Amino acid sequence: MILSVAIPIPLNHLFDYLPPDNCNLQQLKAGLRVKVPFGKQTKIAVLIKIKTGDECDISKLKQAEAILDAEPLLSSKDIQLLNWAKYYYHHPIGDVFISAFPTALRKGKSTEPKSSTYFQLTATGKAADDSLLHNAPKQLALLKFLKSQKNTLSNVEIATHFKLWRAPLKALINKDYVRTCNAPGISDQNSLITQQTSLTANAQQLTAIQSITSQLDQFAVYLLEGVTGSGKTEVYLQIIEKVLARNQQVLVLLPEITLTPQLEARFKQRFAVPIETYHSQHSESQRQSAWLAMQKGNSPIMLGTRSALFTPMPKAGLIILDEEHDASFKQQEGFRFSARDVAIVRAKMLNIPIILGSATPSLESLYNVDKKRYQLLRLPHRAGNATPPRLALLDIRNQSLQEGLSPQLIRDIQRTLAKKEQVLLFLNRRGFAPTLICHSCGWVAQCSRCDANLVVHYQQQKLRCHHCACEQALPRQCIACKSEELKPLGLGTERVESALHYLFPEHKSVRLDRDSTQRKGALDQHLAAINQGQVDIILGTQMLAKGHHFPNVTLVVLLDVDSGLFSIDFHAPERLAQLIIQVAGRAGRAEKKGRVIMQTRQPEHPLLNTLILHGYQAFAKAALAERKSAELPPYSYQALLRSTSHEKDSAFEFLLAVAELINSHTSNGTLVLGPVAAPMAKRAGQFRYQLLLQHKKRKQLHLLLNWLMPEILKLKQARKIRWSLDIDPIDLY
DNA sequence: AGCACGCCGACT
DNA sequence: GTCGGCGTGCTC
Repeated sequence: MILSVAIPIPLNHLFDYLPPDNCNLQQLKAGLRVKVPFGKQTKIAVLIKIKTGDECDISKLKQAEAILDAEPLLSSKDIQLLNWAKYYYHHPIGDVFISAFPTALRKGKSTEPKSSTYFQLTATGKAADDSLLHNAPKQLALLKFLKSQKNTLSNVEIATHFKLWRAPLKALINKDYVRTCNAPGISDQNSLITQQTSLTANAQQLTAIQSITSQLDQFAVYLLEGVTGSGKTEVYLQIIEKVLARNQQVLVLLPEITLTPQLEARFKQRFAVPIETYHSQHSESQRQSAWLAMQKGNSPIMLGTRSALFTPMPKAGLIILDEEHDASFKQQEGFRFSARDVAIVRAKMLNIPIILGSATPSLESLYNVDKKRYQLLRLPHRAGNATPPRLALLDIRNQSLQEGLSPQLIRDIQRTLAKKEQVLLFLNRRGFAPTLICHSCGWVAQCSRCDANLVVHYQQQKLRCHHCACEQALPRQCIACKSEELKPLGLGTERVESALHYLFPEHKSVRLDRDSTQRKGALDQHLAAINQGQVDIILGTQMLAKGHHFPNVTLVVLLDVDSGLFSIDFHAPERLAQLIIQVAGRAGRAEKKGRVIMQTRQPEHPLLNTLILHGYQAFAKAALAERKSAELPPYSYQALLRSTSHEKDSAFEFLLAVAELINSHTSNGTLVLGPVAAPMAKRAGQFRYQLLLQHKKRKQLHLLLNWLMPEILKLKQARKIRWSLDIDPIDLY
C-alpha cells in the first residue's frame, strides 16, 4: 500500500510514501495529516490518495514517519473543493491543501487539547479539584462558576461543560447558556437557540427571508443588495435561526477589517449557541480550537475572514459572505484565491444556499444576476425613519483653496457645526503632503528603492515612503541645490487637520488614519469620544469608510474625488463608486438627514453624474456597458503573470520568454498583452513586470494555462526571478 | 520552498 | 592556502 501525499512546496505533484510501522491500514483515509521525511527535512503533508503497491516502483520510496490524526480532518467534499481550487487557480497542490488548515495544524500540532486537567476531567467524569487549576485562572473561574450552579447541574454536567471550555468559554460563562443547556451536546441545537425577541422585519426583509428560507435544502446564490442601514444583519440572523433549527452549521465570511467584534456581539446576544470567530488577530491555538469546533460539528456558527473559507463543516447548511464587493476577499499573495468565488463553488458542491450581501455589489455579481445565475433580493430602504443622504458635486475649479478646502465647503462646514451636528471629512491620503519639492530647482524627494515620492510627515519630522519601510529625517535644505525653498506639495490628512485647527479653532477635530491609530486602543478611544459628542469634525482615510456608525454626522465631505478617476486599472471607477457610497453611508443614519459633498475639478464627469443623479444601480449598468464594449471582465477572463527581480532585465526577459512561448505555441485566441512594467515599476528595490492574458472564453484561457504552467517551470529564465500567476486579478498593480 | 553540491574571489 | 558567494539541481 502506498500513500500519495500533498506537500506544501511549489511543485505541482504528489509524493509517494510507504505507510509507517505499526499503522492500522484500515484507518488510512484521504484527509489525514502525515509526517514525512522530505530530502533532509521533515514535512507535514496531507494524504490525498491511497494506491496499491503495483502502481509504481516501491523500491525507492521512503517510509512516512507518522499518521498524525485518528480521523481525517478533511472530508471528501473538502478534498473535492480543494482539488477544484488547485485546478482553477493553477496553484501547487500542497500549498492549496495546507491552506485549508489553521497554522498550528499545518505545523503538525495534535488535535487533542493537551491540558492535563482536561484529561482528568473527561476520564473521571468528575469535576476537578480547584487546586489543580492554580495555573489556569480562566479555567478556575469557569469551574467555580459551574460549581456555584450545583442546584441545577450534576457533577457529570459540570465536567461536561468544563470539557467544552476551550471553544465556548464565554458562552459557558453566560448564564443563559447554562440555563438553556441542561443536556449539553450540540446535537440538540434547538434547545440552545435563545427565543429572544427578534426585530420585526419590514416587507422587503420578510421577502428576502422567506425567499431564502423556503429553499434551504438546495444550492442557490442570493445577492442581497441592502443600502447602508437597511437591516441586512437582521435578515442574516433570522435566516440563520432557521438553519440552526435544522441542526445545521453556518459559515459567515467578513472582510478583513475590525468589524468582527461588533457582529460577534450581535450574534451572541441573539443565539446562545457556541459561536466561533476566526481571523488573524486570534492566536494560533485560538484559531485551531475554533476550526476544530466546526470540523467536529460541535459549533454551529463561525464568523471569519477569508482564511476561514475552507473550515470543514460536517453539517453545513448555509454560507453568508458579507460585503461581497470587498477586495480583501481576494488573497493577494501565494495561493491567490477569491474567497467569494470559491465560497460559491463550495455551496454548489454542498448543495446549500449562499448569500452575498452588499450595499454596492460588484459588477461581476450584478452581471451574474443579469445572467440569472444569482437571485437578486433588494433592501432599498433604510430602517426606521432614516432617509438616504443627498449627494452633490462641488466644482472647485478656479476656487482659492485653503489646504484643499473651498470657500463654499468651509461655509457648509460652519453651518453644520453651528447646528451642533458633526462633520466627516474623507481624504484617502495620510501624512502632511504627498510630495516635497524644491521651489528653487525643482528637485523632488523620491524613494531610492521605489518609483514613488516620499511623503512629508510633519509631526514626526520625517520623509516616509508609503510603499516600503524607508524613512529619513525631513531635510531643511534641498539635497540638489542647498536652497531652503523646500515646499510640501499636495494634500494629506495631517495637513487638513492643521487647517481645521485654524479654520475652526472653536471646534474639536479628530484625525483617524493609520498613523493616528497605531497605538493599541487609540481607535476605540477616538470612536468613543466621537459617539459621546466630544468631537465636532472627524477627518480620516479609508478606515472611516466601513461599518462605523456616526449617528450625529450630517455632512460627509470627500475632499478629493478626482484622484480616483485617473487610474489605469479598469476596476478604478467601480472602486470609486463603491467607496463614495460606503462613505456616504456614514451620514444621517439616525433621524437627521445627511448630505454628501464631493469636491471635484471634473464636475461633468459622466461616472460621477450617473452615480449622483441615478444611484449605484444605474452606475453599475453604465459601467458594465463600458466593460462589455471594451471586452473586459466579466465579458472576458483574465490571468496575470507577475515577475519581480532586483535585476531589471531578468524580470522582463522572463515574461518575454513566456510571451514568446505562448505565441509560438498555438494561437487559441488568447490575447497576450505585454510584458509591460507594472504601474509602479520598482518597489522595495525590486523591478516589477507583468504579462496579461485574456480570453473571451474562460475554458480556452484555462486550457492554455494547463499547457503553459509546466512549460514555464522548464524556462531557465524562471529560476533567476520570482514570479506568480493571478487568476481573475482584481488589481493590475 | 529549502537544502545540498560545486566552482571562483577576498581574507586570517 | 581556506571561507563563503549564489547558480543549479533535487526532493517520493
